[in-house]
Amino acid sequence: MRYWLMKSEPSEYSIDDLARDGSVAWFGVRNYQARNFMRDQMKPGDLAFFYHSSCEQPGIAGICEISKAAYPDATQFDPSSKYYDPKATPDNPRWFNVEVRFKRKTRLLPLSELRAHPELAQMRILQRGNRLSITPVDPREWAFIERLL
DNA sequence: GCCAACGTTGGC
DNA sequence: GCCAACGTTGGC
Repeated sequence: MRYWLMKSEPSEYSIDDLARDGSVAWFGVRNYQARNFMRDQMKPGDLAFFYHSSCEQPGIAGICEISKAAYPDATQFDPSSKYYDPKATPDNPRWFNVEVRFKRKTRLLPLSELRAHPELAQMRILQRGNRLSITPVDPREWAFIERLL
């Protein structure tokens, strides 16, 4: 079992939206590294921090669980979607998504607080220029962060 | 809104 | 296969 951190802009989809919906398809990822994590490594039962990005207070807002393994992202085939990819076909899909299920909302643990802990200095999300929307979290980092929540 | 950092594209 | 140009991300 693995641990992850998944970013979402709360103006697009927030932890409250997930709490309301129960579970959701994590569609719209258009980065190969992030796709590969979903397609090749994420398994049902894995846990993820739900991270709010590009907002007033970026940080960890909750915890969710991978509830369904990756399958082709339907939006890549939909010309009316902003995630449409003309090079993708149902026979040869390019993008995949998992589904995640709400576990719990946490206090908002701000990015600045994550940065303040030397124990977390190696986290991908804290590295300079980091832009990946899905990153693995080390089990020790996970346990450390859970105690802060 | 700014801008540094990064990924992707496409001409050669 | 190189690399400049471009678009996007995301904290501030």
